[in-house]
Amino acid sequence: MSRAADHAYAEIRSLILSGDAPPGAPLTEEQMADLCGVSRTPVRDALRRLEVELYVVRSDSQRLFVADWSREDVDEMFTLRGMLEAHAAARAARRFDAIALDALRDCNAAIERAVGEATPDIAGFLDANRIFHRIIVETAQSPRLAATLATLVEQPVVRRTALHYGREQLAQSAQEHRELITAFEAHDADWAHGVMSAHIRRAFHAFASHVATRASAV
Amino acid sequence: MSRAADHAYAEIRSLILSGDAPPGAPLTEEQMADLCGVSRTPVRDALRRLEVELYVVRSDSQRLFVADWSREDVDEMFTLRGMLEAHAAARAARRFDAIALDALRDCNAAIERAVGEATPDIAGFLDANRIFHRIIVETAQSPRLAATLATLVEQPVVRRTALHYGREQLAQSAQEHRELITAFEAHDADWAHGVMSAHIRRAFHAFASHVATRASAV
DNA sequence: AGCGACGTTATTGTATACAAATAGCTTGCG
DNA sequence: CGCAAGCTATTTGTATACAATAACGTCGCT
Repeated sequence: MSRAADHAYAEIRSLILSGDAPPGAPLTEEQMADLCGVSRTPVRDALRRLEVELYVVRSDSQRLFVADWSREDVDEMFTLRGMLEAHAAARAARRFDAIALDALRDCNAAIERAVGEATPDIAGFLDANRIFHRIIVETAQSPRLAATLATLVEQPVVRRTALHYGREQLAQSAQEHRELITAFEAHDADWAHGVMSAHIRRAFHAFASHVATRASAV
Repeated sequence: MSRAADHAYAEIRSLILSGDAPPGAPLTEEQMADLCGVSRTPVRDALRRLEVELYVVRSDSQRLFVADWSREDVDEMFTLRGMLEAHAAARAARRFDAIALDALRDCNAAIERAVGEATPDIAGFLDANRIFHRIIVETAQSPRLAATLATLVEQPVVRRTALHYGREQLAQSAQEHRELITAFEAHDADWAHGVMSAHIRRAFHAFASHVATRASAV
């Protein structure tokens, strides 16, 4: 895509993900333009994209703010993601060939490596995990499904979730990935559907209990 | 929203829906700007929105074209819509109150009226049908779900589908709507889920058989 | 002191000019 | 005659200036 608009998108997105622009913070086009060193035009494009992806929300009079997710919002997102990604897994199970399976196994090996180290490499886990899920969605060969899943803001929530994973949760996740691979090897759509559905639900529970812990600690 | 951008959006959208801009036709910003009597800036916004809603597709070098749906694409859209809207119906079943139910019954009365006439009022049916489904999605109280469903391009395909409905298909649709209302009155989420799922699948089959008929006729 | 109208200021919407990139054609070479 | 390289024209990307609109604070009135 375009150079400046992409740069602005990445810049603003990382601003949000890093927490420098906390939920509820106003985002004016001019500030963002100054920050990114480009004019308002590409910034507008970037903000539109971030709006579609629900990183930012628009007030009734067109002002933009960093999105704030309530507990219900997160619940919703994980529910939708679980539904759609389980469907993707089922479709993918019927379509996996040797090449895609190899890629998936490689990716899983990277995940196990990241988790297996003395101090788990969370960033490495996240990257490999994202690729793992992406391979499955791509294998499902359903552009609309892929697009819908992509706009479901997985990233922000997923990151915040796994950032607080303990060793046993990482191991559990890896275990589920292994079972998914087995289901794919067997081309068993129902099996893959069930495992993926449980996989996402477990991630949500890990997130929810983490939030509950923090809430009670405060 | 903004005046000019909204106008451009509506104009280009109707251009696509009417068929004046057939699938595959290139849409240049300048032509659209001339057509709508505004500058390229609001046209860009409008085209971005239409792109998200899959009315237009972007080539690898940023040129935009009217989207063309293959048989698989339509299959995909109906599958996703069925999954999501059945979920919405289940959620809505737990949340329907007297007021929303009344609105739904009123809407259904309008549908029956449109279908019951000597010559079925397809346009009236479509409008009322859209409201019927909208009430359900709104009652589900899930903004993300609503947004996801909205971007699933229901309208173009739905319109083209029902335009060729025969009297018995319209009656069948109305029958399913009545059953949905009964399920909602009983707050039976599973029932609502099943009926809605079947309802969408039936719409898809009607569409698919229509296409098959036309294809064999040609 | 509370409340409302007004003016100021900040922010977004739109238009236009220009730069960059891309596709398509033309021309020259093998 | 086919193909490739380069040029031209078309199209999109970006910057900037200006217009419209909405938020906010101020001043005056009751």
